[in-house]
Amino acid sequence: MARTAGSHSDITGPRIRTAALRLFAQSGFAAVSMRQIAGEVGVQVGALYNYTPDKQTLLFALMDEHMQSLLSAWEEEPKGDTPKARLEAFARFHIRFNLERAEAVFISYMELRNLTPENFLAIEAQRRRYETALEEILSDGVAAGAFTISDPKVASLAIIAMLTGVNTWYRAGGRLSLDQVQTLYWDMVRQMVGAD
Amino acid sequence: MARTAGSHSDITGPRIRTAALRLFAQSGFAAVSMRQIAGEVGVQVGALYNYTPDKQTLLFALMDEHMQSLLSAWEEEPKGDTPKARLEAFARFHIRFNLERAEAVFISYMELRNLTPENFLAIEAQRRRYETALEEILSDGVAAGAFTISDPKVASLAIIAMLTGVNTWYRAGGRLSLDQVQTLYWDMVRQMVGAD
DNA sequence: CTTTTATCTGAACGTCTGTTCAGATAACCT
DNA sequence: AGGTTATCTGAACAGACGTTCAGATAAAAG
Repeated sequence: MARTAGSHSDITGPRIRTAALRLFAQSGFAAVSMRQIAGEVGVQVGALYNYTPDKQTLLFALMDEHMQSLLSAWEEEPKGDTPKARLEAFARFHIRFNLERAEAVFISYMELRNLTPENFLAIEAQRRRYETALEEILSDGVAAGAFTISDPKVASLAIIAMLTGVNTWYRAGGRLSLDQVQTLYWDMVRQMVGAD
Repeated sequence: MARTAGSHSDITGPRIRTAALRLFAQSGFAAVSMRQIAGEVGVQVGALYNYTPDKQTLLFALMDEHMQSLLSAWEEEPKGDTPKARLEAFARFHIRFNLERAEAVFISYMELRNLTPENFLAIEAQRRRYETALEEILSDGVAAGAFTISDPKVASLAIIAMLTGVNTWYRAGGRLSLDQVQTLYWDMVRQMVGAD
């Protein structure tokens, strides 16, 4: 047999990425076989290699796609005009965006060690750009006398770790709504940086 | 050939656990083979099965050992007599202990999905005990009027995520000493909970 | 309608996987 | 010194792994 009815690269391509994302997040990159991914898509293994040169590149593509959409989504996010407003926007954005893409967030953090050195550097550079965006908000706030923090660099890492932690426990339909969680965390961040 | 000169279970056992810890942390549970572990110890694969019934149990043993030593180390840690003092002790303890055992911390978080359901529950229960210890400090502080936080449960998760995040960037010999990092984070936690 | 091209199958490849076990030998016990 | 036991080797098992590729066929192009 050969090409199947209704086979299209613009359909199979996304389905492969979706299946890989789900499986990698669930079981880990190394524990997922190409045959499993193919099975989820409903295709034979060999077909995957029309869409990726190898397994490792497939992983990188997922991470890269995620980091790029994170960065561009933040750039398009409406920002406040004071450091405090910008910090609130960042906190709320980070929680919402990460909860919407929990699988990609999980993978982009957990599977870094499965990247080749150059691919690792590419992802890390994007992550640093995002961290720097927060660090600049904090530095601006300190310069303007709005925040009282002694080390904006460390504070930015602390805030991001704290906000990303929501992903480990939040479940839709639980005790708290997304908006309640965002408000709770913004309150904590606000107090932490000493904003009024 | 057979038993080698100087072979002892009280030597090989710990060496297997140490090697497994290092390799699992470096490459991930699924990516590490029993032969790799054996090679690191300087022994043939079959010998490992004198020390663990299977690979999965070896992983669980490492995690369980880590969680138990975390819990008992915290119990033996000198506590303050006020909520604020106890919170400071917790923050400093958490950072120090986690940095001292970075590999075990990493594994105990990353490899949860490679555990069998019952082993997963066992580790999760220990983690929850630890989280509850912090939550109680926060609740006590709120009751005593020392802290201003609206949700101690969420705040405990936020603080732990924030403190654990130190492991992702701190390197001994870098810009900041351990003590400086502990002080920086304690300042942030203190402001976050609204302690004076 | 015919030709070209994109897409997929099915089978194969060499290698690696976790685990088992009979046999060998060092270490311990009496 | 001799017997027992704990520890390790070396080989084997069946199955899974990532990747390749010739051949088949649906879809697109002319």
